[in-house]
Amino acid sequence: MDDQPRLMHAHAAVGMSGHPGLSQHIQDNTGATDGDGRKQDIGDILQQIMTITDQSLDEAQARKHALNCHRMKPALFNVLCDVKEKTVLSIRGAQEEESPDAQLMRLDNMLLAEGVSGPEKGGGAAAAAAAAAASAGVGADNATEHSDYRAKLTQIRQIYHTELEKYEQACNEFTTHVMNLLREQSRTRPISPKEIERMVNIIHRKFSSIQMQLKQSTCEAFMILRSRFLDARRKRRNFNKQATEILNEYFYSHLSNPYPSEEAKEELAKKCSITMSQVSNWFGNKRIRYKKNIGKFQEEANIYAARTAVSAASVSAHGSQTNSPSTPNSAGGYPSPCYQPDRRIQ
DNA sequence: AAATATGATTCGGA
DNA sequence: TCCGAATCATATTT
Repeated sequence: MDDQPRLMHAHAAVGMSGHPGLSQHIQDNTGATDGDGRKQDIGDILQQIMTITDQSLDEAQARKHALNCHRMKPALFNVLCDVKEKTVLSIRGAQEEESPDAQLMRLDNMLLAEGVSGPEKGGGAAAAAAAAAASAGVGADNATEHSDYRAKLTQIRQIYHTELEKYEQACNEFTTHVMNLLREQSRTRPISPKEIERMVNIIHRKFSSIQMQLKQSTCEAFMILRSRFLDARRKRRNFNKQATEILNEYFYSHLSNPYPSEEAKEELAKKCSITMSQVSNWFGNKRIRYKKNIGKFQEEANIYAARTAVSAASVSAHGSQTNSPSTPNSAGGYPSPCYQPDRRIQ
């Protein structure tokens, strides 16, 4: 393989002198029909080939030219190709591997699904997530994060595409180069078009395995990005003051049984512009932390107790007095905000 | 920078 | 499936 450039250059001079491509020789094999002098001819040609190395380069070129012009050359070429096909190529013929293809498909599908590859702009999943979050909550609050996420996603996508393009270009360049080389050489060596095709396939396989690595690492990068994005702990935001107030109000006014029902959770979630599971988390955290250190929460408890007392008073002043279901025990709970461990927390 | 607060996750139990 | 408990990872305060 390493002496190919030399061969090619050496041959270029001959090739330039108006020889048609080899394939043409093969196709119109008009000179190979007469059979009697054939063996003799072939013997001659072989003899000439064997002695060609003894001659000077110029002489060799001349010989080569003469050989190429010989009427039996196409036939000989075919024979040599056949022999080569039977001996060498058949050995490494039937080892096709299909599993990388399947894996490549998987990676492709994933990249497509995640909006990394495929149609540009606003990759599906990301866009949907962003839209959902935007409509669900405080837009400006997490808009920066989403744009950050989007920016990183586009960055990954960009790198992926440029790399992919680079690989493709390199692959094409290399393939055409090799093909030209082989075509050139096929004038002097028994290289059939089939073999060239095979070589091209081999090259493509190699490059596609490189491509697969690229796709794999892109997938990995994307997974990391997404896990970062989805792991809420990494980007925890405190609830806004209003939401915290609403939650605390409910908590302290239901201190004897701070377990909001499904409906109550739903309503709280709506009021606070957070999800229901966030409400559940909040109450879970609140209960355990309150229980752990009641003293620390006394002040807070008193504040909210007083507040609900006021609101209850104003309600009763209005006259309705529907034995408010939201103030079981906390109306005056002062020094120890009468949190009764009777229910659950203990 | 250290301490504390806080939202989320994980895990075992009922 | 929900809860308490422990823990994580970040946010905020000191």
